[in-house]
Amino acid sequence: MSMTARESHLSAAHAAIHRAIRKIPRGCVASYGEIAARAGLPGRARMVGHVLGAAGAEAELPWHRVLRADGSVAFAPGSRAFREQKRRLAAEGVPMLRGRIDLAQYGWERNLDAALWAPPMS
DNA sequence: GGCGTGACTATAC
DNA sequence: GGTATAGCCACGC
Repeated sequence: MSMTARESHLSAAHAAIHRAIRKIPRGCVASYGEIAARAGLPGRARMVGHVLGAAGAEAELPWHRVLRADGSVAFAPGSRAFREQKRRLAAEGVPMLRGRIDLAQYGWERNLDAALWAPPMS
């Protein structure tokens, strides 16, 4: 089977996105845009969503750790997918408050600030 | 090829 | 907080 240059490029981007998502540590979250950037595709946040949709909920990907840039879940509140994502996050210690995840605290490589701002007292 | 749609985002009011 | 707009791009019709 042959592939056009474009198909090959898309396939590589797809794989890069899968790799970036798999690297999100347990208990952390990352935005679609951040995943795109880490996959070498800055500005292509929509492509991350598209790839995840194509992968499906059964994929062996920590899809629940991918959020919008403001820390909210991309699915409609109350929907099956929304509840499942919230449940999976809670299961690894990531709470959702007012419909959002605190990126300053749980964001991938963005939690250093939180550690400095909220050091254990006494 | 155009056009609408969408698991997006940044900027500007 | 919200709406609008523009950029992004794969996909299906």
